[in-house]
Amino acid sequence: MTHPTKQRLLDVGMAMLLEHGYHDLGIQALLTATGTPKGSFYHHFKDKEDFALQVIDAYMQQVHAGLDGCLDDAGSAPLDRVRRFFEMTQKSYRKQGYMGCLLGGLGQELSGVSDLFRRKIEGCFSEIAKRIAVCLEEARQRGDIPAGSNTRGMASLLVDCWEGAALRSRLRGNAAPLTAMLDFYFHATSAPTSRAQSPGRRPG
Amino acid sequence: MTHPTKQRLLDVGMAMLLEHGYHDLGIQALLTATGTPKGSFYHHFKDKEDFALQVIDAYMQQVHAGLDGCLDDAGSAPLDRVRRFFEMTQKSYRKQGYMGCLLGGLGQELSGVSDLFRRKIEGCFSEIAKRIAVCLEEARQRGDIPAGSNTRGMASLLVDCWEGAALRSRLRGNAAPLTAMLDFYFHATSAPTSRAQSPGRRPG
DNA sequence: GCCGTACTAGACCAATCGGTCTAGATTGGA
DNA sequence: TCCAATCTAGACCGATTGGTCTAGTACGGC
Repeated sequence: MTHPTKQRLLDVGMAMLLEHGYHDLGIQALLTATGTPKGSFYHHFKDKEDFALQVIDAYMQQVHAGLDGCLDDAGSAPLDRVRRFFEMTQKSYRKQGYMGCLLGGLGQELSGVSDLFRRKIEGCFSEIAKRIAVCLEEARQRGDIPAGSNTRGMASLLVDCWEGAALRSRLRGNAAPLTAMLDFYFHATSAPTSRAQSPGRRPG
Repeated sequence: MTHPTKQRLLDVGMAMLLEHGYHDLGIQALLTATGTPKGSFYHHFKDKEDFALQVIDAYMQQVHAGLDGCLDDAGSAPLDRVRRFFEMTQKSYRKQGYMGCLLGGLGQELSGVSDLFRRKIEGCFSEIAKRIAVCLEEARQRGDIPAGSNTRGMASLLVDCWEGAALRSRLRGNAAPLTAMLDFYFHATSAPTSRAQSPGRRPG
């Protein structure tokens, strides 16, 4: 259990980082928004960078909780579970007024400027894709997708395209790009007689 | 013909905005990099915002030139022309060391903070998708994709997913996400017997 | 009671930010 | 030749930035 002051900084900071990004978020603004004195902030965090990294960790906790809730449900088909995760994520985007994904936002802003953030965020995407790939692999073994499917690549692709759609939904302020993307992906992926289950069959 | 000093600011500024983003790019850094005195900068640009908007315009000029070169070539199939455009874009990404797309970067960083930039960048994506849709429409009429295809939606989807793949390629520092995305999209889209040519048929 | 640790509180700092201002150099037309 | 417009040059400005520092408070075990 984290200290309530620290938790509040992480919670409010997550929303503010999502809206403002990293460089446009001033420490002072966060302190004002949370009613925290500066001394407390620098007691709980080494510096701004450390703070943002911990916000990302907190964000990933939420993501993993969502993955737990959707992917581990053995009651439905694995492909349905994957789709449900993204539909749930879409709902949470709507609640925030379509501000997109924190990882996408910080990834774009910071990857050119900080190798630390670049690697960190790439690691987050990789984690997510890995968990989805597990589900896809299950689908493959059930025969829901072709036996030769490269499930790891399919999962990565899904995450990537999702992030693109999330950016566009942020720009447009609605969910259309998200739903269109999901429709396309799952249609193409699960089309029973199609040869269109890329990204490619496994080599060999 | 723009003034050489201004042109240089736009050129160097484009590269620096791509790398640093908006808020992390200091005017002074740009002036030092270009050897420009501050007076010149504020002679040619009203302020930093105006500068960035003009950089986006310059970027879009390049994009449209690329679209002209690829999409208008009547010698090859329309779907091939679309794909060639993205492959050409991918090459230009490689030249910059996989820094991704300026529109994606600024879009993520600024859309939560400035409606002006949000609308501007959304307009850019919309422009690009519109031009691609023209080509897709041609493909539809030739029978290369199903007659009921929603070409406008397909074009938008392609742009969105591309942006997501561009972010990921930036995070990973290689082209793999870009090629995987293109393979998947064009495979799914042009699969001749497939029902997987979403995003959906036209209503009615 | 006392003491050490965890935490709050905010004054304070140098550095940097975007932007203004005035002075001077350059240039092209009358 | 002279003037006006364009552009260069950089000193300068107030505001804000991330971060430090010292003082003080709250609370645990002893």
